[in-house]
Amino acid sequence: MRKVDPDKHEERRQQILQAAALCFARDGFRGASISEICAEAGMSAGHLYHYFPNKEAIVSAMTEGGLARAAEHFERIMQSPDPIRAFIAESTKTKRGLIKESLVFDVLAEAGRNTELADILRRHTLALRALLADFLRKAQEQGRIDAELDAEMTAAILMAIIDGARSMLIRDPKLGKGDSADYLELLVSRFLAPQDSGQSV
Amino acid sequence: MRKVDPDKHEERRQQILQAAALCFARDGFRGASISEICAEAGMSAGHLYHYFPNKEAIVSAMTEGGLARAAEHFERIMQSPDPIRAFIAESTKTKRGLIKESLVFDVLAEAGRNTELADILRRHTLALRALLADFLRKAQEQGRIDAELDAEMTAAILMAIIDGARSMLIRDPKLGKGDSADYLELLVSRFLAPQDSGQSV
Amino acid sequence: MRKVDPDKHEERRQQILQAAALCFARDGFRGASISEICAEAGMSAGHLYHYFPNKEAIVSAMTEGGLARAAEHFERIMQSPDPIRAFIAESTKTKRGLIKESLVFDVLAEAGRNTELADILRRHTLALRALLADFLRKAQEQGRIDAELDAEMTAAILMAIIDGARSMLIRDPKLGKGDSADYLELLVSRFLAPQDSGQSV
Amino acid sequence: MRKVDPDKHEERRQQILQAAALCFARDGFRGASISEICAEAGMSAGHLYHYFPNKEAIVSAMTEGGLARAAEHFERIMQSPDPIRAFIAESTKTKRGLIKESLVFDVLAEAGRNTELADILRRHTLALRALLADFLRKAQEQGRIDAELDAEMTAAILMAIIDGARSMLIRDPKLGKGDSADYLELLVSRFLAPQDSGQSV
DNA sequence: CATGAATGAGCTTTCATTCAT
DNA sequence: CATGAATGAAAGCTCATTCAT
Repeated sequence: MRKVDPDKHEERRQQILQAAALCFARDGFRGASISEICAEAGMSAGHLYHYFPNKEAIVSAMTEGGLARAAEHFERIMQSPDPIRAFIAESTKTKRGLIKESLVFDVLAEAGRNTELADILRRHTLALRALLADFLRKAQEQGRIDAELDAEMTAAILMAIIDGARSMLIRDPKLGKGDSADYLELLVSRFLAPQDSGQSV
Repeated sequence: MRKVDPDKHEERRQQILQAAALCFARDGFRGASISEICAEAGMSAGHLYHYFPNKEAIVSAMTEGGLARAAEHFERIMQSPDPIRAFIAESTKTKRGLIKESLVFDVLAEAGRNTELADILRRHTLALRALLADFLRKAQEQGRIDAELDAEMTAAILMAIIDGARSMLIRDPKLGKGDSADYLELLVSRFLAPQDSGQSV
Repeated sequence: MRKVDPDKHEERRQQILQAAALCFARDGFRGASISEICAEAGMSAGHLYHYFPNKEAIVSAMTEGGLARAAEHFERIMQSPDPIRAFIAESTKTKRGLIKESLVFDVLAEAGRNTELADILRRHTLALRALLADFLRKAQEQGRIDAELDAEMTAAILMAIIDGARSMLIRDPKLGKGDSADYLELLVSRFLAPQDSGQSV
Repeated sequence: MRKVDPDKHEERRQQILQAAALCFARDGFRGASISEICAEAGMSAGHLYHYFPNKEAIVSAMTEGGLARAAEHFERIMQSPDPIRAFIAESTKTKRGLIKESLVFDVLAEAGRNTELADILRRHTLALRALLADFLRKAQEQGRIDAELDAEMTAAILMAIIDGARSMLIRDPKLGKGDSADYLELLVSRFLAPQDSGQSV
C-alpha cells in the first residue's frame, strides 16, 4: 500500500516541536534533554531522530515555527481598530503562565552564540518590522502619526519596547497586575504623536 | 601568620567570578563547564569547591556581582550633566563585543526557571529602579520632566527601554551602527517632556 | 504467474551482497550499518530482512560468495601457461584500490572470534589448497617442481605467501610500485625448484 | 603534598592499554566497548577519559605499544645463534591462545580505513625492516646469504612471510601442530641460500 | 513484495561533584 | 591551601531489528 505518510510525517514533526517547546520553556534549550522531549511527545528516543537530525535542528525548527506563529498573531492584531493599544495589551498579558513559557529570552541569549539561530531571529525580526513599518507609513499618511519619523526605525523601536515590556515582567512580576500597560501605551502614544500643531494624543 | 587569608580568600573568589563571567558569556550558564571555569581561573576543580558549594552558587554570585557593578555604573552615569542621553548612549554601545558578552538575556531566561536567580534579579531591579525614580522625582521638581508621571512606574518603563535596546541589537546587529540611539533618545524625551501648554522635544 | 520469483529472489540477494561487499570494504564489518547497505542496495531496511535473518548472515553469505569467486578466479589462473607467475602478479596488483577493497584481513580478524566465519574460511581454504596441491603434484610428475616437497604443505605455504604479499602492501604501500613482485616470484621459484643434488628437507 | 604522579599516571595508562589489548583481541576494535575496557581495567567510564581523549586514541596507543614490544622481541631474537630459525619458530607458536589474541589482522584491516593507524603501522614496519635488513647485510658479508639479494626488499619479503604464517594458522588451525614450521624454514633457507653457480631465476 | 515507522538497548563522551593526599 | 584522581549519572545519538500497513 502506498503512503498517506507525508501528512502523518508532518503531524509527527509538529508533535515533536510542540513537546520541545514545552520542555524548552520548562528547562531551557540546554537544560531540556532529548529523552525529556521524547517522553513529552510519546515517542522513543531513537524514533525522534527520524524527524530531526540532531537537537539543534529541533531548536531551530521550533524557533522558526514560534516566530512564524508570532508574526501571524501580530498581523491579526494589526487589523484591529486600535492596533497599538491591542499590541501593548498583548505584550503585558500574564495569562496562563505565558511569560514563563515564553522563550524569547532563551532565543535572544542563544542567538549570541549560535549563528544559525541568530540568522533565524534576524530574518523574522526584519519581516515583522517590515509589516509594522508599512502600518506606520499608512498611519503617517492619514496624519495619525508624526510624519517626520522614519517608519523603519520607528518600527524597530516599537519592537524593542515589546521585548522591554516582557523583560519588565520578569524583573518585577508584580508589575503585570498594575498599570504598566497604561504607561507603555502612554510611552508609545507620546512617541508617535504628530508634533507640529501642539495637539495631544 | 594568617592575617592575609581573608583578603586572599576574597581575591580568589573574585578571580573565579571573573573567570565564570567570561565563560558564561561565551557559552551560557549551562554550556560553560566547571572545568572550563577552572582553566580560565587557573585553579584546580577541587579547589574551586572550597569557594563555592556548587555551580549554581557561582551563577548566583556572579549575577549578583554583575548587577551590583551595573548599578554602580548606573549611579555614576546619573551624575553626569545629561543622564538620560548618557544612558541611552551606554545601552547602544557595541564596543568590544559588549553585547555578545552581556549576560542579561541569559539571566532573564534563567530567572524564569530558577527562583533564586529570579529573587536576585528582582532585588537589584528594585534597587536600581528606586535610584532612577529618585532622579526622576528631582527632575520633576525642577520642571524638567512631566510632573504627572508616576516616578516609580516611569523608572520601570525606562529600564524596560534599556533591555529593549539590547534586544534590538541582537535582533538586528546592523542597527548598532545607525541612528538607533537618536531614536531611543527621542522616544525617552517625548515620553518625559512636560506636557503643560504645548509640546516640546 | 509466479515463475520468475525464485530468479528475482536470488537476484535481489546478490544485489544485497554486492552492496554489502562495498560497504564492508569501505567501513568494515562492524562499521558498516544495515541502513548503509540498504541505501547502497536501493532497498528499504525492512525488506532486506526478507532475504537475510540478520547482519551476521549477510557477513557470512558475502564472505562465502567472495571466497567462491576468488576460487574461480584462482582456477582460471591455474590454467594459464605460467600459473605461479600469473598468481604472484595478481596478488601484488594495486589497480583500482583493490587492496583497500580487499576484505581478507577483515575476514581473518573476524574469523578469530566468529566460529561460523572461521568455518567458512577454513572450508574455502582447504578447497583452494586441494586445487593448488593437485596442480603441484602434476608439476612434480613433470619434474618442474621439487618432487620431495609435500604437495599439501607446499600449497599451504604458497597460500600464506599470497596473504603475506597483501599484508606487505598495506604495511608499506610504496612497495606496490617497486619490484616486490619479482622478489616474490624469486622466493617461490627457489622454493619450488628441483634441488639438483637430490638433498631432502 | 607534591605529586609522585607522573609514575602513577603512566602506570594507569599502561593498565588501560593492557585491558584494551585484551578486550580488542576478544571483540575487535569496533566490537569492544569503552565500558568493557573500563571494567577490565577496574576503572570508571569517566575516569578513563582522563588518560585518553577518545577511543581512537586508545586504539592508536595500544597499537603503537604492541608494535614497539614486537620490535623489541624481534631484536632479541635476532641476537640468537640462528635467528631465522628462531624467528620462524616464534611465528608459528600457538601457545596460550597467542594467535587468537594477536591483533595483527585487526590492525591490517583497520589500517585500510584509518589513516592514523596506517601511519603507525608503516612507521613500525619500516623500523623493523631496517633492523632486519641490517642483519641480512651482515650475513651477506659473511657469505651465509645470497649476496645478490637486495637486503631491503628481502627483509620486506621475510616480513610478509611472517604475516603469511599467521594467516595460515587462522585459515587452518590444524597446521599449527604439524610441520608447517619446517616448511617455512625450508622456504626461507632456499630463498636466502647463496646460489653457488651464480645463476639467477 | 515492499515500505518506513517504531523501538530500546547500547554506544561514546561529558560533567558536576567528592575525596585522599 | 591545593591538587587531580575518581566516580557515576546522564547526555546526545546510532543501530539492528520488528511490525503494521
